[in-house]
Amino acid sequence: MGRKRFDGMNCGVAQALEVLGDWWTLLIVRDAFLGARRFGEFESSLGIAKNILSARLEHLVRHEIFERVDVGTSGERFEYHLTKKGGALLTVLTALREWSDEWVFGRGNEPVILRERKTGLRVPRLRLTNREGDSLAMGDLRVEPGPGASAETKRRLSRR
Amino acid sequence: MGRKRFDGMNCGVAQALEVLGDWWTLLIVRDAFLGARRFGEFESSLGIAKNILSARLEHLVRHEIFERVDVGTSGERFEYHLTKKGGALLTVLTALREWSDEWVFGRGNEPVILRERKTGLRVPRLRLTNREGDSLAMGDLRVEPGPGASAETKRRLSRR
DNA sequence: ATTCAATAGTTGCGTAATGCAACTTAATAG
DNA sequence: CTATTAAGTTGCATTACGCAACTATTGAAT
Repeated sequence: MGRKRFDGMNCGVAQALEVLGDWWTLLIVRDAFLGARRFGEFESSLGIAKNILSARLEHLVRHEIFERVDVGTSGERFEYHLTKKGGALLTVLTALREWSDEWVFGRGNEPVILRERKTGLRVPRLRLTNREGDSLAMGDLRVEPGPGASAETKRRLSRR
Repeated sequence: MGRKRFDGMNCGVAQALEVLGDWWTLLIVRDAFLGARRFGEFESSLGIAKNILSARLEHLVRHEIFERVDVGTSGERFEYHLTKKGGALLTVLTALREWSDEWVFGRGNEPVILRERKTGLRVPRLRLTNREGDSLAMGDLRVEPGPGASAETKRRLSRR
């Protein structure tokens, strides 16, 4: 897609956006989590243009978020199934939804809620914690270069 | 911003994208978490065009992710400070980064790692869990309409 | 006080992506 | 074996994005 991309950027956020950053993309993935598999399901559920949907699905298949599965009985007819890599985006979607629930809709106005099937209990919010389970905010954290840090990343982080 | 937006969509993911979905936006927020405050800091750190940066900051201020603070000694000179609402995006950024760390870079190739300042220990990954702390995947969950569900949301969810 | 350079933008224009509508092709259903 | 649905593709108009050049203050140096 289009503008300057974040190609080689040595940053997890940038890399995730490389895959997910286009319009519609995360909503397509969300619909997949809610059970959509067919081209037409995504199309009618989102009201997205066919050509855009086509491009996005192709992109997501290329990045192994979806697998394109032929389910035709006497020829080809496709479904798009979330891969493990795609399924791992549940955390991302949940973080986005929970942020909106709190800061856009406001508590008590959540459009949807999640329950554990087994117990029927609501799923607790995602929290960044230490090993003891205490919540952590940015001020509690130190950011340092990891094993895959580029020279640039190291320079950036040491500059502070 | 442009195309058809997700305006009234009764969905947390869509609402979050309404605010964060544009190119650069989340990277600007990421830089803010890493300490950037001035227009020029964002500009040089990201290599973003000034007009785009200008538009994004304006958008983010309007949505109360940033506060535009005059720090001039004898006139105006601005800084962009994360609000509480903006600070709450740490979870979103973390989810994106952790997803990339695992599925794009691969474990052991993380560009950056987070440690708790106090203890120096690495911050555990975000996990969707039940109250006992057991990890939950999509299959373990039930999605149902919440208190703020629109008629459409209810219909959608019951259709399954 | 006056000049100089940096900061924080705005404006204009070309390019690239988006969205709509019409068209295409293949595959089940009846 | 015909009709309808599914799954796209193509063409065109519109809109956003990105670069580069320009502008207006501000803080620093002389």
